[in-house]
Amino acid sequence: MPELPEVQTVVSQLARKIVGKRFSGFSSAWAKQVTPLPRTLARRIAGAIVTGTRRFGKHIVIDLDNGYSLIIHLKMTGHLLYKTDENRADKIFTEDRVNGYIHHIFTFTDGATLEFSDMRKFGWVRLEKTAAVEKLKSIRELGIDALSPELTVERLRSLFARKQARPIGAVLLEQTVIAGVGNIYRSEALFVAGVRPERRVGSIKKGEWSGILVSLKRVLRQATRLHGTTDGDFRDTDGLPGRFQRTLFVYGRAGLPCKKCGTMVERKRLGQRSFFFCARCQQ
DNA sequence: ATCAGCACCTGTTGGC
DNA sequence: TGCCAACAGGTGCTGA
Repeated sequence: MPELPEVQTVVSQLARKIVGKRFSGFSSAWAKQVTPLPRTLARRIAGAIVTGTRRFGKHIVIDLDNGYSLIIHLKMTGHLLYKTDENRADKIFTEDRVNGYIHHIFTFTDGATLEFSDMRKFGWVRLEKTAAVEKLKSIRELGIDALSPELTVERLRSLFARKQARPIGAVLLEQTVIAGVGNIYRSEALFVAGVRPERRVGSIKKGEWSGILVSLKRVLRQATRLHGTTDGDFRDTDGLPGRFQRTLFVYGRAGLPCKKCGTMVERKRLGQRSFFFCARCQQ
């Protein structure tokens, strides 16, 4: 679920909620996806104060004042819920789908908790020396961030140049080329750009690249403002759903009329993932 | 070097 | 209604 807009929503909210707070501990009921072992992790963060939060692609980083940083990946169904003594019992946190799968709990000295829930158990938590964060393989190998000002049309074209034979929709998912785009926003961005996802990179005309870039950035920025897309699972740190789902043009809308031209939206697959498009609006 | 395909989990949906 | 296969927003590894 969580792609750039959803992860950025969590990172921004955490910046407001936990910077300046002191961790008191950590406990886990699913140690498989935690590095180092939970007891060691707990010992290393206890007493440390949060100094900031960052995003690398779809990775969440929480920096501490003791030289360590937490790195968290939500994968498909992960959530980070921030609860205080005041709101812990609120209705928003009672939903089984989100609250029924809490595997890890970070505790703060003021009684607040940061709780990691993940139905499918794909998400993970790591503690690394802050200096080692950007050396972590999955972060080191990330391409340029999709919302980076340095991602220009020229840069985009040169990055895609060695992928001539591949479908553009498949390359957009590659985190090593452009970081942050997932299955929802590749479909949306290519709809807005009027380009079919199966198109080979080599067939994209010179003039189409700027449309693709502008569309991608616009879709990601708007989705971030609306706290992402909730098509089932995603919730922000307050347990609230995103609001971009109402704005989706094609994702998840197979068989429904295109919002621009009324033609039925279609669904196909690239590899193992589905994508959605309008055969009339996209060439 | 690249890339398709499957594996990692659990829940939901759609077809028969 | 019941069962089972297919599928779900992300990556990491394997082997061609």
